[in-house]
Amino acid sequence: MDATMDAKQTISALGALAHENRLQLFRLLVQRGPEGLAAGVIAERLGVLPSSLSFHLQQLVHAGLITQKRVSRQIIYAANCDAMGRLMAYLTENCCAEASGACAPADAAWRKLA
Amino acid sequence: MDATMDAKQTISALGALAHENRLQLFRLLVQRGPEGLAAGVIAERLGVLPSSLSFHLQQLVHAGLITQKRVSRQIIYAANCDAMGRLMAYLTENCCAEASGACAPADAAWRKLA
DNA sequence: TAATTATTTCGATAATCGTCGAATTATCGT
DNA sequence: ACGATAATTCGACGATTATCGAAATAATTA
Repeated sequence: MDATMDAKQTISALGALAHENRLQLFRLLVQRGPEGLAAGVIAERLGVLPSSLSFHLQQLVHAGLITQKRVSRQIIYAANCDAMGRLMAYLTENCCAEASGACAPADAAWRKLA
Repeated sequence: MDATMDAKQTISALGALAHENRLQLFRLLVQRGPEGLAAGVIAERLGVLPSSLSFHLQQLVHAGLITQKRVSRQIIYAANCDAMGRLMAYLTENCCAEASGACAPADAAWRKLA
């Protein structure tokens, strides 16, 4: 159990989100909530070929940002909010000036959540 | 003046951070604060060849995450905390479940800052 | 079992990314 | 002006990424 994210995982997550289709895809799943969406529905919404979508889905799964489960014929994908939260925490703690005060307010706000 | 970040800028910023050397580099500049660091010092700290570092620096500059200014012979780079803050805001607002409540606490905390 | 639906995997291809060393630009000191 | 220092730009190369269509896998229905 790793409650915190290391640099490698962070890079993996950032890379997974750093693509037009995948960012849109992740946003879609976040909007949708825990119920998730079937791959086919996602492909249609994004206007991407199924085989291409599969590629992008795997990137997000591998980065831990989304989960997959089979339900009869379909495979349902859902956003993993915990992973996203850990990513945000890493960025806040490591990339938002703890010592100097530039990003301190944001940092302080995040700390309150823990 | 765009106080908010659109998807394209977000992808650019995410991609810029999604690399071992660049994430480390950005963290280094954030730690360093407004004073910034010269390219040569950064190259030495990261153990990267100057020409390779230049490549990575340009990615971060292009994404707006760092700034550069020439001071005599050296070029000083510094983290742009505003840009990082906008990236965090975009992610919080678009990738952290506004409607459904999964990531709502984090979202609420961020809203208070605005 | 055979046909259908939902999705992934594979193979080929084009495009982008990252690294290196050599050449180039800019600035400073003498 | 000349040599030294600091950094970037360029060109080549290998590695990774993204896309597409065809084939394969899994589950349902007739």
